[in-house]
Amino acid sequence: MKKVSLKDIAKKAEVSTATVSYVLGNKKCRVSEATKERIRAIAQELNYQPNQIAQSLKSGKTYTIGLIVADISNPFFANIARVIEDEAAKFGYTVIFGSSDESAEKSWKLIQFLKNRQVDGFIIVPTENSEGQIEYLQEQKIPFVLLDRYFPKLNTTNVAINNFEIASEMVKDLMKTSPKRIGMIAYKNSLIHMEDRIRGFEEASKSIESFIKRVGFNTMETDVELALENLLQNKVEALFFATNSLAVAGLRVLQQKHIKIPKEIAIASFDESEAFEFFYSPVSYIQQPITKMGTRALQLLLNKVNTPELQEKTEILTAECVFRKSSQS
Amino acid sequence: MKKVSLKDIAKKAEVSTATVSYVLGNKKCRVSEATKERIRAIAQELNYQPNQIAQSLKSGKTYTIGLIVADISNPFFANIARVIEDEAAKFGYTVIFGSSDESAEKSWKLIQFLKNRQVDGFIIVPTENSEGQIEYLQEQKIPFVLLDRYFPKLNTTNVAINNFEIASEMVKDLMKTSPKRIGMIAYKNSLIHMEDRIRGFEEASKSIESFIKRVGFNTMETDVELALENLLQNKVEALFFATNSLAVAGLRVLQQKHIKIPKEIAIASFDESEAFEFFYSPVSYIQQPITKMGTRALQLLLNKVNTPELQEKTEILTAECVFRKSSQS
DNA sequence: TTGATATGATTAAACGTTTAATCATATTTG
DNA sequence: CAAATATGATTAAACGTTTAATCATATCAA
Repeated sequence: MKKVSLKDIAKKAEVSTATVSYVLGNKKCRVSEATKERIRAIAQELNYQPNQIAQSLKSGKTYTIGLIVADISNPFFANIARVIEDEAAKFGYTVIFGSSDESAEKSWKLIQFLKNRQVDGFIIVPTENSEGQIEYLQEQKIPFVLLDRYFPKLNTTNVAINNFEIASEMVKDLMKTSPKRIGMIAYKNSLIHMEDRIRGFEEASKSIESFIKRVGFNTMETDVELALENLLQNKVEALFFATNSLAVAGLRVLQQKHIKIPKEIAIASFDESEAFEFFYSPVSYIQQPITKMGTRALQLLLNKVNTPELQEKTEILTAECVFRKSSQS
Repeated sequence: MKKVSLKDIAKKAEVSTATVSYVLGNKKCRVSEATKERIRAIAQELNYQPNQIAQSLKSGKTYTIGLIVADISNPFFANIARVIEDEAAKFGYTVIFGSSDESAEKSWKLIQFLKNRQVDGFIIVPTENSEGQIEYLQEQKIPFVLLDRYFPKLNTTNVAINNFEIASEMVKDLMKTSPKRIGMIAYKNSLIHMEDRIRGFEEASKSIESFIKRVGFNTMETDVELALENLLQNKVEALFFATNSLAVAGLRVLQQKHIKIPKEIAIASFDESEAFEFFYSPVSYIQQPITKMGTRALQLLLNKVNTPELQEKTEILTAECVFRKSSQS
């Protein structure tokens, strides 16, 4: 059951492969209707499917895009991946994905891997210390869009959200109950999205005493526990989590310690999680426009793929605060 | 900044492309050490990366596998995808994924799409009414492994879990409190995993009155609400959810109606969810061996890819019950 | 010295497409 | 009727690899 190729059809129709290619490709060309019909019928009969590998080799296009996220098993990225997948399919593109685990080394491997597979472009959620990789892509003139984070120093096309403003807005809400001390748990990560969230927190809480605890990505669970214990000792009355993963780990500790939310501590978090809804005191959160982020990233990428000379642009989408019981006085 | 090809290296080294190919491919061949060194140095200098598209065309292998799941944004599938991705990378394979949304039509489109991209094989979470598609793959001699569900009538290689036994075990636990009436919420779906879960429920609850409500995939939220209202009218004292998505929808309704869990109704669910942990009465659940499912599926697939004449086999892994407060008397 | 063997490298075809250039024949035009 | 044009199709090269077959030269044995 060998694959059916143009040659097979050509042989059966007693014409050249060129003719078959013209007909099946619906190219404007001079082939009689009779021949066209015959070829189409045979193609149908043999269930011909063009070999995209061969087409790609010829055209230099694979209609494939590489998606590099931090971790596909994180709902935030899984949802974005889903959006990008659907959007890409509309334009005949397939998505190949990989998880960097916030490691520049893994990110680099993925980029090499996907580049060798001749992806037409990348959507990348960049890791710390990966500026070099991004510059490499620029040098190689490989189209890409950065998502969620970006490097202010590099002139690239980015899709991100208003981290500073929205974090500030959420923390201001936490401030309504006039806490004397407020805490934040963030990742040890110098990327702009994290820095902006922290700046937003600092801006909104500058009138009171604030504590910022930063935890490692790979030691997150235990770090969060230690951080929380410290914050509790410092008697914070409000607490802001920089991501859903941090919040979930934090909730686990808070629940275990029987801290009353929001009475003893008011809390809020970035991102979403099914956990937030079912925590006994539903958690206020910052909702990112995931659908828009995914679709914009893909569209900007396809624009760059099709017209490489396009100017770089940064698109900042706006997130929204969803207030629930955990932050109410 | 055109791509560097063998030809470029050959020209610079003043040898034929064949020689370059032999050297860089580390093929056993007769090339002097001096020439080898020269070629390698030039390849390094030009940062040569082989064009995998061309290699694939020649070899007929793409080192790419197609993964078709119901919905990549569902944590269960996102986690499996992550496992498969990692495992595939170990063997030099890339993963292309797509979501079928439980629609046979979408599934078929994805199969065609990925097949044209010449994937070496598929891992498929099949939808209802997709037997034909599976048989098509068999006819075409395209290697594949079915995951999570399969068609008992078809002789295929499958990775699944002991749905019947584990559902039965969990429901038996729910029976410990001697409820008079018990309910189950499942999907309208004739696939074996769903049927087995239901059979397990029926087997374990056959001594008492039981109610099974089946909801549509696309109308799930409202269907679950209606189903629950009906079950409440029938005064069930225990409730079993066939998947995490159903449970989350159910919890939402139960919480809203202020039903006391487990006092008024004891509950348990298949799969995991962050929600389960933070529900005021932590939800008992059936934990699927996700890592094992993913790695086994991939390994069985690669086995088939490498030795197509291999016999088909069904691998049934065992899930585990995690008992928590929601099902305790 | 002749033939055999070893060594280092090249040639050319192939994978399955696409497409510019060309060819052969038929039809139209002045 | 010859030249111009239209029509239907083919040829051949190209995309970037891989690899069997071949070639040219050097070295060795008898």
